[in-house]
Amino acid sequence: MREPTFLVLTALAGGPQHGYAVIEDIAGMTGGRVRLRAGTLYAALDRLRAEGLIEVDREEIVQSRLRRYYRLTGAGEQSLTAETARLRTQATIAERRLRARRIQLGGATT
Amino acid sequence: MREPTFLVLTALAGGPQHGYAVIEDIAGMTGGRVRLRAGTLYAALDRLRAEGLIEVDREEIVQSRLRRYYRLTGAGEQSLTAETARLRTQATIAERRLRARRIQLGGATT
DNA sequence: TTCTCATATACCGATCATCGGCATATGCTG
DNA sequence: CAGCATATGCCGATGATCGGTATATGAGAA
Repeated sequence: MREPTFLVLTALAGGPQHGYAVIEDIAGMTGGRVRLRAGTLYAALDRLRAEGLIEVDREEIVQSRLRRYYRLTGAGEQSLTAETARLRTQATIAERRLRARRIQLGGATT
Repeated sequence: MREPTFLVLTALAGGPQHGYAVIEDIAGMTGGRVRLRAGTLYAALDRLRAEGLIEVDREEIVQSRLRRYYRLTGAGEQSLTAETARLRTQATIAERRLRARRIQLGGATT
């Protein structure tokens, strides 16, 4: 799973949101580092829906503009949980090696 | 950064290794889940070298077979450190949301 | 009024990392 | 001698993401 996809699932884990709100949520979540392109977001939404990880929650018309809300499915929650565990495991392995390396090499840089 | 790339850097954080050893190391590290294809590995090695994140450490001939060892550069170490922090941060955010969600929804599944 | 920006969804071509397969070569083991 | 592990490397296909564009409305600025 790529980063944008993971972030979309994370955004929806907090509760149903419509597309544009997901973009904003992710931007906030990442301190502005990640601002998904519309193409990326809606393609991801379609794909995740086809995979059964998210589904349409409801549709609203606000100021004559459509808002389509999405929510995480059970499968989506499981998938996000597994992916999160994977991220944490890999971070831990990398940190252990980096720490060991610093002890070995000291402050030396190539 | 994609997962295979991250894992290559992690492998080299433990010390210089040649390509094939990196594949084995990553397979072990991920409990067999990730076994990089040769094409992926050598392409990644070339790319990371071009980006200055790794460099050739030395070359050996073992049983008339070439072994090219790679090592992490200072830039590579920095990059891996930053990426690891990012992973950890995102895992934390996702976990917080998943936890809050479980409290909200209880055991309900869609 | 008119322009720009934020909101909101959606499509499109281009890019590029990865996948999967193949080629090549050697040495060990059954 | 066949098959497997070791070892590097190329190649075409796939697919997620990027960047841009289109469409539409309302709000606020010029």
